Amino acid sequence: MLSRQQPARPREGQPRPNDEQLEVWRQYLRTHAAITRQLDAELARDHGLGLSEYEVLLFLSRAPGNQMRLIRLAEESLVTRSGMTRLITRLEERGLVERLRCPSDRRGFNAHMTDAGRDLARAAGKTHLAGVKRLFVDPLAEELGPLGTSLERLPDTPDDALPPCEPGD
Amino acid sequence: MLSRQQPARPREGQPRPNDEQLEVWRQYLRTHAAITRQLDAELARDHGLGLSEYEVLLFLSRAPGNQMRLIRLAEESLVTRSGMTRLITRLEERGLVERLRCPSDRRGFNAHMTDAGRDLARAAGKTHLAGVKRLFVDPLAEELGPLGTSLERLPDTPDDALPPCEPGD
DNA sequence: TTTAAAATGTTGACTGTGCAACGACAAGAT
DNA sequence: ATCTTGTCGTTGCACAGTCAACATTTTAAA
Repeated sequence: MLSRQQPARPREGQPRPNDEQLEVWRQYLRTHAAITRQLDAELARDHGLGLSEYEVLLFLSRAPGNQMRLIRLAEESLVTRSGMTRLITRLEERGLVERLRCPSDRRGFNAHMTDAGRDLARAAGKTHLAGVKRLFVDPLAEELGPLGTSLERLPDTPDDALPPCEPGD
Repeated sequence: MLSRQQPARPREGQPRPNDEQLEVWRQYLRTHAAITRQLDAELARDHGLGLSEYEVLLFLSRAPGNQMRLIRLAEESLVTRSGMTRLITRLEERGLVERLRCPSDRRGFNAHMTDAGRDLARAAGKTHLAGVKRLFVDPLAEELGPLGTSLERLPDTPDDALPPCEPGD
């Protein structure tokens, strides 16, 4: 495709993207904003959940015993510890999760998803996954796979020090 | 991983992405969070600017007369009108922009970038563009072009893809 | 004209988040 | 044992952002 570059521009010493590259970057930003806003709005309207809250419920629904340490939830999702404290508090006030003191470490808590939480997670998952499909998967169609491959080259976690989720606890 | 015993119904009756598709989606979310956080942190540390504020300065530096209506800035960037009001106020308090009454429409204001704003925008642009290149353009390398093509298929402006509750549910 | 409707920008109340400091607890060293 | 260091979760503060309501002005309709 791009067999020849501009003959006049050296590749190094110029740490700026060119206009085309910048346009891809801006497209990346715009699509992300558009899609997440829409998904968030649908989730909020239909189930009163934000994207982060839904993601926590999703993690809990996959965790053994439907519970997970707050610190781990914070690491796996995209919020900090303090954000997770408040998020769990919100969910607790709605009866969707409860804090259980961790027996092996008196400092910590497990967030345990209640039955009501599980029901809501399931219902919200329907809404959310349909939205992901409609706004992301379907438009990309067969380009989804290559896109995924490309995205794997990008920086992932901020600190990049995420040991895999060990169920042994 | 996934056994494909059946001819994989891509029908509309099953509005859920499969696990692979979902993983691409999650990768999309994670990379976005990681990159924008890093860029935002660099911009904030070196120039005291957030990503949205930088973007506004960028728009103004391209606009004729270095000024633009607030409503248009809000439309083009990713914040609401009220958000833009407060953003412009912040920039105005730092002497980077000023509000000019629009002569043809007494309701509106133009945000006009001052010389100081222009200098800061230029300096911040250096930092920012270097970050975009380092975190986005360079890792993608020759896959940037195809990625851009794929991204163009996704919903773009927030107003673009808003059929809230569509048939078939 | 008068009147109604829409657009622009601002403000108030609120949400969600991060950072830094803190108390409680755990793990290791002495 | 005690002391030190580190970790987990919480909280105070600050900040950026949204939504709803509003005054002002423009546009369209009667």
